[in-house]
Amino acid sequence: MPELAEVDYFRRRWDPGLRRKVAAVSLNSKARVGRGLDKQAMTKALVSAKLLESFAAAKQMAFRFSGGIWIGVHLGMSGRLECGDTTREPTNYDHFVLTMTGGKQLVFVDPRQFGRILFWQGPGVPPWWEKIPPAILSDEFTVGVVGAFLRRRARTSIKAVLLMQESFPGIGNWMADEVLWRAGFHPEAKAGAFGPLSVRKLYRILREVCADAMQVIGKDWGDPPASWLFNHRWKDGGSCPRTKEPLHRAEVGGRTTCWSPARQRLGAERR
DNA sequence: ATTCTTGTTGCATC
DNA sequence: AGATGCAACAAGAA
Repeated sequence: MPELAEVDYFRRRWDPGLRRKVAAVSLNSKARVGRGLDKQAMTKALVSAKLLESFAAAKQMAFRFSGGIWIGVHLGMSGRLECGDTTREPTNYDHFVLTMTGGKQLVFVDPRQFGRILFWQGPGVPPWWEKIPPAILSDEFTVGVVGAFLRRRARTSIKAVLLMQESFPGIGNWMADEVLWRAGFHPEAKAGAFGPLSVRKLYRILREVCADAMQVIGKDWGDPPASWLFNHRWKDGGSCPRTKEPLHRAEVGGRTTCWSPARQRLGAERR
């Protein structure tokens, strides 16, 4: 589920733990979300550490604790962060629980376990955090960068290319479809076919969708307006909010993709 | 019962 | 070497 804005929303679910110390750590040792973790070292380091601040970038979160301790969270497909007190009813998928002083519990829940917990202790910033590419809404994300990447992935569908985190950090299935729908490009258009005008348009709409998502969803999981594709894409028999023509669904780039054939035609990307 | 899923990775192949 | 495509991971929902 979680893409750019949802990730930032979930990051803030743990805000009640800020400036509190970790009283106890509970990590389901068999859970896949902890693969590759030095669980003992992590638990040992975390106890008594104070949660100082948190960050979200792309689909990742980082929580910084005193002592140069960092916990990274990737929510995968079905992960979420919750906060509760000692009366909270546990779920079957509470893989990682930090009990803070005062009884607040910070919980990572993930039924499908495509998500992941990372741990790092040391000076500076964890390597896995540093290597996240510049945000789409940052100054470093330029038209030139987008154009170069589209040329590099020339023979791949634009839909699949938009899902590549190395260049479009935070974009997931619904955001990719939203971008292509707003921009009027067919999801199966080859990335290499995009002309200069189209690259610029794609770039502009990418930033627009990211900004809109942060505004509407990132804030408090608000429902996007009916004018977005978002609310129509999974409905059988759904229709395009702009043309009122039927939406079409098919697998593109290995993912279910929804588009409006009336306004997303192959060839429009050549300009 | 069957098929679907808002993600990533590792591997085979081109 | 670099690009490309796809199965695999797991479990709830429809």
